[in-house]
Amino acid sequence: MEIQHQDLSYEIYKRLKAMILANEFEAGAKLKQEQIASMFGVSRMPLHRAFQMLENEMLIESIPRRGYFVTKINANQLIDAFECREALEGVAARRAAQNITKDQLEYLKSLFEKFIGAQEINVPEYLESDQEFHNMIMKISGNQILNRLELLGNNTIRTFRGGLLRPPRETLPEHLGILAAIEKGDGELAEKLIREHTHKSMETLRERNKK
Amino acid sequence: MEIQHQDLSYEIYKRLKAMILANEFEAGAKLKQEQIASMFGVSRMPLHRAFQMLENEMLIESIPRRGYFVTKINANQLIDAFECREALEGVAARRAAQNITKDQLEYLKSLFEKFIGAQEINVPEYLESDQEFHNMIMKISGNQILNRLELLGNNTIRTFRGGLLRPPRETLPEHLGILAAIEKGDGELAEKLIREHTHKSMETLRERNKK
DNA sequence: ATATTGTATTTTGTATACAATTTAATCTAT
DNA sequence: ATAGATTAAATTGTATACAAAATACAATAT
Repeated sequence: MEIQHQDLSYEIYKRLKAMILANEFEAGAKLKQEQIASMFGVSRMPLHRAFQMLENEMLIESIPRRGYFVTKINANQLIDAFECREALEGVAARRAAQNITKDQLEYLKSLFEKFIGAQEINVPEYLESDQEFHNMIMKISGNQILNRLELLGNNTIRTFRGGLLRPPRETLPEHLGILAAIEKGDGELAEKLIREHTHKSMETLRERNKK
Repeated sequence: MEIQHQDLSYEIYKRLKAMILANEFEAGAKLKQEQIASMFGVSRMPLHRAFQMLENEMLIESIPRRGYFVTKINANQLIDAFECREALEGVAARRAAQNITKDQLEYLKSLFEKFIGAQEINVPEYLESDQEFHNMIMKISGNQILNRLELLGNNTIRTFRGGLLRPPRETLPEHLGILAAIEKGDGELAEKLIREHTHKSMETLRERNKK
């Protein structure tokens, strides 16, 4: 399993992506090629591919002959992404209910086990399980197209950088419900539940951004 | 409105995309950089961006240090894309029902007017209206993320290169029903109808590929 | 004949080089 | 001083150049 992607580009892509998601650049900041190149000790050539990967994921924007700029996170865009994700997670959950293996099911269960009946829930820990849960359902669905839509994931990450949208007390039972439906192999129900779940989170996001 | 995209890359991208969708390359064929470059009378540099755009749209695949290869159209992939599209068109139709303007509505109606009550329907003409209808609903939704998911569009194009999945007698009333729901501003119904509509087409595709 | 190794050729990935365009800095006119 | 024009510096896009890797080919051994 020796994927080396384009030798330098992929490494640069990963590093820049991490930096952008960690808000190490100002929103709208220009990524000067020469500067980034010398930062990584390479020429400008391998940057092009890295930049374009980031552009494809909507993390940066290209203005021809002007340069690449870190995209300003826009509330509407996050909502748009959530709306797409709501629908696509429905697709994913339905198929996951059909395809899931014993091991995968165990793994999903393990993500939330420690929080069940807990007096106090560690939020960052829960947040990670939450995101992993949703990502894994996408993976398990086996839909190859779904798993290429990185930009949805990025926008989700950016949303949750502000913390949970809703408290675990509210979402934990929902997660367990979805899981139960998947375990039963009831794709219809799994789809319905995950859509309601993600929809509620989206509504919370929408409310928050109204003020 | 002077978008010049990266000067040469975009032009090359468009030309190559058209060629690929017109099946002018064999499936799995390698796109040798030097060869393509001299074909367009440019160096290999502007190709990189063009290639990557095509890669993002799943029209070609990159294998590092090996090259770029025209992706073999795989039935499962088309079905996966359709499945995503079903869900996303639902999102689009729901929002379109809220956002649509008088002019946009008129335009959508005009697409199918000539086919209503017609004795004989020109299939290529109908096919074009059909695709335009679905694409416009995506646009009208105003969801910016939706409209970046080019790869779904490409896979749809490839599906319909084989002609209509279902006869106009069947799909025309469905299209008109969706349109009516949008006109009423009934997003719920529009979503339900377009999902059923696209789902039926997907099932047809699935059946066809079983044999 | 087939398989395997070593060599030559091709092709990709990256670096450097240069032209075109954009950004900044300077100068002039009101 | 401020606005507009003019020039200088910086930055991007593309071409050429070169090194590393992959493919094709030939030679040897089985």
